[in-house]
Amino acid sequence: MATRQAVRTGGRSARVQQAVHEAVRDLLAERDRADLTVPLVAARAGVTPSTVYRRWGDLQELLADVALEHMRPDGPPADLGNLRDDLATWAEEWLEEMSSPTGRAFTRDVVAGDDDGRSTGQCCAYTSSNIQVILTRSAGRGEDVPTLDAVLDHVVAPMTYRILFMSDSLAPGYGRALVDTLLGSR
Amino acid sequence: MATRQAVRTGGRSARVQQAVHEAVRDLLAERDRADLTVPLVAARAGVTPSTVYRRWGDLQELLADVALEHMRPDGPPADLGNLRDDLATWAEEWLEEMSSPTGRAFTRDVVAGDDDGRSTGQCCAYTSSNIQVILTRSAGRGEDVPTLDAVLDHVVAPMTYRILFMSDSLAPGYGRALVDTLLGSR
DNA sequence: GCTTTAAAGCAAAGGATTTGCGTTAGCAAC
DNA sequence: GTTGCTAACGCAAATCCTTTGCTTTAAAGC
Repeated sequence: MATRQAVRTGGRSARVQQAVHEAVRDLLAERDRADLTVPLVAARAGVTPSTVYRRWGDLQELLADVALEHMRPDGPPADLGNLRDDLATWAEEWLEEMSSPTGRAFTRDVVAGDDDGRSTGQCCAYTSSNIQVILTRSAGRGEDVPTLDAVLDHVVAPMTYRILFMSDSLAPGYGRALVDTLLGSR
Repeated sequence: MATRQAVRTGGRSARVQQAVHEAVRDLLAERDRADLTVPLVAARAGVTPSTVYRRWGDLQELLADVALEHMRPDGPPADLGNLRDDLATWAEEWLEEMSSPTGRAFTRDVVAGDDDGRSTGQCCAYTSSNIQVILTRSAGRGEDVPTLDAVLDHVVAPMTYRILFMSDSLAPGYGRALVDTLLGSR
């Protein structure tokens, strides 16, 4: 009797999730985000609105879910042979993606649709995982390596803060400058 | 003929704004934020919902507006006679306010209800203004003073990032530690 | 005062959201 | 592969939120 019922992850559920995510991506590409609604997304996905409401709760949480999808690392960060270049290159690429209007909107969606700290936590975990790869690799070379927290505090946090709160104050080279400050700019 | 019509700032408009803000504050104190709605707020404020919709657009923007109200500086930061203590004290107080569940919710509201960068910009302006007071005062004493940007990048940004993305990783003393790192911790 | 008109009220129309119930189709055990 | 169980979906009615056209009220300037 006490066989705990498994959450269904494959088959129809997976197809619905995929169709809904794709519908959101398509609609975001062709319409203004302000006139996106759950019924609209559902219709595009070939699904009833109530399905979306029951699975995601509301539009914000759905958007947060889709945004997280875009942020998932698609491969290990580039290896340029030394810590400084690895970090700086990663930071510049991250900044390039995240500071575009689309990127900023994703970050906002993750924060806005964050019921219990799950989506922001996952977002941070993706970032941390990339950085940790760089740090571990560097330590393997025998370099002096900052802590993950130091990189989060002094590279990721400033970039994120400026994207969210000072969106017009972002110049190219900012990511590299932050890395130089962290590592000592000699 | 070309007398540009003034926006109405006093009288009834002011009373409505005050009543609506107060209604939001009261309701946030006694109910879960998830079941806050515009009609509910309007009823409490003794106003029709359409008035709220026309002035604020939607609930998110109204919440952002109320959150900003809470963030407005209520006085100049404390003067302890030296830059390090002034900054550290300010940072610790700011962190104490902002890292509470209520404080975090306000920060989220400001980001979520940010149509055009106005509310996040204002939020950042309040913070910057406080910091600038500290820096200017310190420069007047002849101390060596970091730039406003450096304080935003290495003190405010890390605190904000952790509040939004890593809400469980905040220990007391974190604000002071960031200031020590920025100023050199001898 | 008097005029002008921004902002508020009212109410109907249009959508979004919720919810109960029947149906479909994963998953596990046999 | 067949069967039993039930999570997840579809459907539709009911509810509630949101928008909008029009009317009324009351700031602001003369």
